[in-house]
Amino acid sequence: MREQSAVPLQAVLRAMSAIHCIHRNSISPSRAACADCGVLAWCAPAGLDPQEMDRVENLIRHRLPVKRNGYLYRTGAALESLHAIHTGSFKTTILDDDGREQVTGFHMPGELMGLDAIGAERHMCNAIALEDSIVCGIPFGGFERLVREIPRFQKHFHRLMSSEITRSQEIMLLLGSMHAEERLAVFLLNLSKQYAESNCSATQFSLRMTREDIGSHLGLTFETVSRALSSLQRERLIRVQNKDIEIKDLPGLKQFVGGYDVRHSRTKHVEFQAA
Amino acid sequence: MREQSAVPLQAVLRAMSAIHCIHRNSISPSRAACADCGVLAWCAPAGLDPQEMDRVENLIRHRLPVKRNGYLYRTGAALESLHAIHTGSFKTTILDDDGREQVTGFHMPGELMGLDAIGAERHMCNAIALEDSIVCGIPFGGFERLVREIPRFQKHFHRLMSSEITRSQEIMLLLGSMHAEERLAVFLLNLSKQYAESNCSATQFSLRMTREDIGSHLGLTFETVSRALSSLQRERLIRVQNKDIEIKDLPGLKQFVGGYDVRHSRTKHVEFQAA
DNA sequence: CGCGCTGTTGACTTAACTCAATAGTAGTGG
DNA sequence: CCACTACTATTGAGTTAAGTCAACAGCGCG
Repeated sequence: MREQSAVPLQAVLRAMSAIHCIHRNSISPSRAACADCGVLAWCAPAGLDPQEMDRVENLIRHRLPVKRNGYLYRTGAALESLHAIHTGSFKTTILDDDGREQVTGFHMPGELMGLDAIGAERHMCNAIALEDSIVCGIPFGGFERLVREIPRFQKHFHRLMSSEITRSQEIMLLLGSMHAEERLAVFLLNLSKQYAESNCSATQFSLRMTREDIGSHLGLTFETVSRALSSLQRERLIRVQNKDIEIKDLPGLKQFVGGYDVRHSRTKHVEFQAA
Repeated sequence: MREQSAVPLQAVLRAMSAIHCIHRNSISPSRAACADCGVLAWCAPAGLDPQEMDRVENLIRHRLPVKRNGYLYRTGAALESLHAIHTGSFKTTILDDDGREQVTGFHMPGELMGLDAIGAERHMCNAIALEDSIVCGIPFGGFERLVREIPRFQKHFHRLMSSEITRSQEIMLLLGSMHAEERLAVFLLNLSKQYAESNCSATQFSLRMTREDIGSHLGLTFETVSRALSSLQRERLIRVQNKDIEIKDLPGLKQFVGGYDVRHSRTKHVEFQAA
């Protein structure tokens, strides 16, 4: 009922994305150093000493631009560097033998990409820029050495790898047991959380990817994505206008995800007993 | 047409599972050391020197039994040890806030479980034995030290973590874009490969988990699992009798997975260009 | 031996897919 | 700057794969 006047949402979001709200400190593009960079979540294991920080900085190839729709790397390519996203966003996709393609994730500033390549030292997915973006490259050899020599760095790195596993498993749960609208709701809530962590609005943001990308990621067709979004809007949980999203009822949206019937939990298990 | 006589398959499989074909060397349960253990895939980074191997051995708590349906660990429990499966098998499940449960994986001898717990130092899933099993515990603190101090060990560990990510992503692809029968086919092919790697038959084996577990893992109901198996049998690709599976046409099964129409790949992308 | 659990199969329902028409956007080049 | 074309998104109608509910069979454990 209480609709904001028709124009502002779109305009506000346009403006927000223009100033790239992710940056806490303003950036001087000329000097390219981590200290200037608002996005050091990945390389800031809560306090390296200045000397260690220096080693990290010297390793990094700062500020590589990637154009929209450009590949940062391709499946099968040898792993040379890990990449931290500085500005912009990416999707990662896998393409299996028989041509099936799936978006495995969307990646935002501060994230480290390429972890899945470490096993085979070969990328297992494509990374494609959703918009003109800037990344920092971290040569893997040097990276591994730092991991070995700086315990705090090791811990941090292991944490990253592990949470990557956890994240995938959450997606598995989504794909395996949620309805279309729930999947969309979870997807939006995840985005919301990510934006919040980047000091952006948790309730108003603009999608960087197409409905088709979303569908591919959530295991749905793009028509179903579109319908589900419309439906969530009809239920007054969100407001959609093309790429622009406003979450109108955050608690409601969360409840919507949780509020379905449990499938079947007639499992009964025995406690762990050693020896 | 050329059916084997009705009885043998089941009997053969029974026998095979009885002698636990995984073990290349016979085991003397009294002496519990890695050298005696056929299953050191996880801890054998292709040649540690004897001294290093000693450090590993001293760390490990050998041969802990877990009863069928027993929990090895639970979601939320603090990470104390990683666990390598010595004999038996496990499923891991996640349970989200609203009670949805999903089997995230099945785990066989030689596998290292608990990697997803490293991020939060807290288990993110339940591990439940599918049959009476034996595991080895590796206290995480000591493990981290070894990882830091033995480069080959580090490499190996990173490889494991990374392939865990890759594995999850393959499941995502399965859940996101395959039909019920294809999912089952992939599932069986994966099992087949695992068994082959354990020097077991790649074409005859016995499922350790229920249809419901399989369904939960593949995002299907157990009825659909049952129907899909029957259907694959009707197409003469496999033979099913309760828990016992025979793959009658391995190439055919592989082709079956690949042989579907590609969904939509009208993507066109720009090459990566630095600077 | 009988009760539980596990698996199979059938009939019906439904959520999501497919196909198709149309509209709105954004990027390009004249 | 506008017009043109591509792409992207929405919506409807009809189809289908998988879910649900239910009956029943087999096996296995206590």
